[in-house]
This record gives sequence, C-alpha cells and structure tokens, in this order.
Amino acid sequence: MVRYGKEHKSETRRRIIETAGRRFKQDGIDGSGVSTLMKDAGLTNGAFYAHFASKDDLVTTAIADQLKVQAESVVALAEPGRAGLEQIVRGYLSPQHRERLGDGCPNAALLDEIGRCTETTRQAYTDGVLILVEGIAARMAPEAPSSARVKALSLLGMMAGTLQLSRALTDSRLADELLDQGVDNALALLDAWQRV
Amino acid sequence: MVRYGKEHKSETRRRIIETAGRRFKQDGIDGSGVSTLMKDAGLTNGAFYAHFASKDDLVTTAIADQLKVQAESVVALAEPGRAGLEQIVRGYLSPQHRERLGDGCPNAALLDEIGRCTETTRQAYTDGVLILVEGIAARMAPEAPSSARVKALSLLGMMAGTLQLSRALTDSRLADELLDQGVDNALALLDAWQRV
DNA sequence: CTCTTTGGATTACGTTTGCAATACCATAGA
DNA sequence: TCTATGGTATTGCAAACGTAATCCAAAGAG
Repeated sequence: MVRYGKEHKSETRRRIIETAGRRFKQDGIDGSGVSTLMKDAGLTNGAFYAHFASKDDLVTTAIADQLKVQAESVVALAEPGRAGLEQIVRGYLSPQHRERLGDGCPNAALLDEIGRCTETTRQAYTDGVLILVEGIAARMAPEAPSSARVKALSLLGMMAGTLQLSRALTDSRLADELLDQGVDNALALLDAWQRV
Repeated sequence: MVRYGKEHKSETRRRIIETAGRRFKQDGIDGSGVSTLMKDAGLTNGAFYAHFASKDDLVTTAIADQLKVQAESVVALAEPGRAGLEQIVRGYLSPQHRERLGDGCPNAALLDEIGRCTETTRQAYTDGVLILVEGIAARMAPEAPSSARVKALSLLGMMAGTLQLSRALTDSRLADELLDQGVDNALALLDAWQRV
C-alpha cells in the first residue's frame, strides 16, 4: 500500500504544503484545522508533526510557497512589456479569478489574516511578496525596476482589495462592474506612471 | 450590584455589538471566540444567547454596525467636496489608521473573511458598504452620485487592500512608502474621474 | 408592605473540534 | 536480518459553540 521511495518524505511534505495553500485560501487560516488538512492530503493527523514543527510553521511555509508559485506563473505566463502588464491586470480582476478561490491569488484570499500573523510569518510573506513584485516592476520599468517597486506593490494592493470586495458583495452585477472599474483604474495608473 | 433598568437589555446588546466589532477587527472573526468576547463585554458565556441566536447572527449584526458607524463618521468628519475626499484618503492611508486595528476600517480588517461568510452576512455587508459608498460618491459627483457609485466602491477596495498590505509587511519603511504611493494613486484617480 | 412574577445573567455541562504529542507498526535498504 | 524512517492509531488537553438549570433583583398585584 505504502511505498517508501528515496524522496518519499519530501514529496509528502510538498503535498501537504500545496494542499494547505489551497485550503487556507478557501477557508482561511484560522478556519482550517490541521487534521482536516491532513485528511485532504491523504494522511492522518499525527503525521503532520514529522514534517512541521507547528501549524504556524506550516502557515509560514505555505504562504511563502504560494507567493513563489504565483511569481513563477506571472513570469511564465505574461508577455513582456506593457502588453503583459495589461494581461496580468485583466486576468487578476476577472470573474474567473474571483470564482476560483483555491487556485487564486494568496494575497486576495488571505491578506488581512496575514496582517494578524506572527512576525516570522509576516517576514516570510514580505520576502515572498517582494519577489512577486519584482517581477511586476521589471515589466513596468525595465530600465529602473527598483524605482517601480513601490508602484508595483501598490498595484498589487489595489488589485487584491478590489478582488476581495468583489467577492464579498452579494450583488453579482455590481461585483462585475467593480472588477471592470478596477481594470480601468489600474490601466490608468500604469499609463500615468509611464508618462512620468 | 446588578441594576436592571428598563433599557438594560438593549444597552447590553449594544455593548456586545461594539465589543465584538472591535475584537473581530483585531483578532479576526474566526479568531474570536464567544466566551472571550463576552468576558470583554463584562459578561459570561451563557448570557450571549439571550441576545443573539448564534455567533453568525452576531457577526452579521456587528459588521452592519461597523459599516454604519464608519459611514456616519465619514459623513460627519469630512468637509464637503474634493477637499473632504482628499482628507478621507489621507486619513485612511495613514500610519495612524494602520496601527489602530480595533478602531479602524472594518473593510481593511475583515474583507477577505467576509468573502467567506454566509450569504446572509454578506448581504448585510453589501447593504452596509453601499451606504458608506453613497457618502463617498456624493462627494465625488454631487450632481450624479449614482454614476459615481462604482468608482467610489473601487476607491474603497483599493484603499482597503493597500492598508492590508501595509499591515502585512514587516519592513516598516516600505509599508510607509506604500501608503504614500496609495495616496498618490487615489488622488490621481480622483482627478482623472473629475476631468471626464 | 409582602408575595409572586418576570427577565436578565450566572454557572455548569455536553458535544465537538483543534492542537499537540507519543507509542507503535510497516517497509526499504544496508 | 536489522535498523532507520515514515506513517498510523490513539490519547491528552484545551477551547469553542450551544443548552439548560438556577439565581437574583426589580416591578407589579393584592
């Protein structure tokens, strides 16, 4: 039944991290228990502690992983230059992204909870988000990405907040209009930054 | 010791709602237990269910209340016209607001958790946020506030996301720069909307 | 003025769930 | 065959939600 390969443990660990990432985004960090999470990953409660020191340890790891994956998919997916930026914005502020909580952006799903996390977790988040933002900034100002860093960060914050709000509203027409407005806002700002 | 006046119960209810509002914003909805919350309000566990049918009932009520209070304070505080808008934006995206979680904006503190709440709660949220947004829209376009509604909503989403992000970062200098950038963004958009 | 009713709160409890830990078992590979 | 490793099963303990029995002060009737 169980096969113990050389890299079995690291694979299991990976599976836990990915499962946790999805679950956290779907049900929230406080809303996800360790045992439920392990069952999701096809394991039992106790096995968890062979891989992580605590739930907090997993939270830190999972958040870092989510951001890394997002950074990679952003880099991989988008075309270079302004076209890629527009693509990112439109994809982010789309009804599809809004609906797919578990596969979506960890920022939009967890940002306010992350703000209440431990220093360690927030540090990991900060590191992760900076990598992600670097990817966006490089597209905004290839010649001077560092100056674009804060702008890219603000763009991420805007988009995450807009998506969250769109998720919270029960009026789906209004929620869609909000996304459209969000796209307009983001593109307008990108243009304004370009001109300076 | 205990004095049972005519309006004692409604006062107690009020106190629970206000305490809950603060606690939810500080520790999250899932992060706040009923008994802890009641102790905060100077009561015990069991008394809760004389006032609310369930925790969810309280959550719904508290969120609606928080938004109402915010709408009133926004309307009361700010000057009319563009000056008032700028005042709102600068106050919102300020280090002080970032630091005072319990007294701050419920959107910034709870938005992603609200998105995971029950339909009923989200409906109450939607109603509440629309009142708040109406107040902002009235300042943006006094002649046609309804057309400004979505713009005002998007402004709120932007600001909430930016504040959340600023709270999550461990690098406080970067967090401050982000707030400044957020102010620039918001004001730029307000100007752009004005011109159209 | 006393006795009863009423309503708000307390205490205590039951159930469930979550975190954490540990004793034990099965397999892979030396 | 023996041992390290990875996983299961089980347990302890605390917290959370919710219910119910009880208590106590105020208010009103006779």
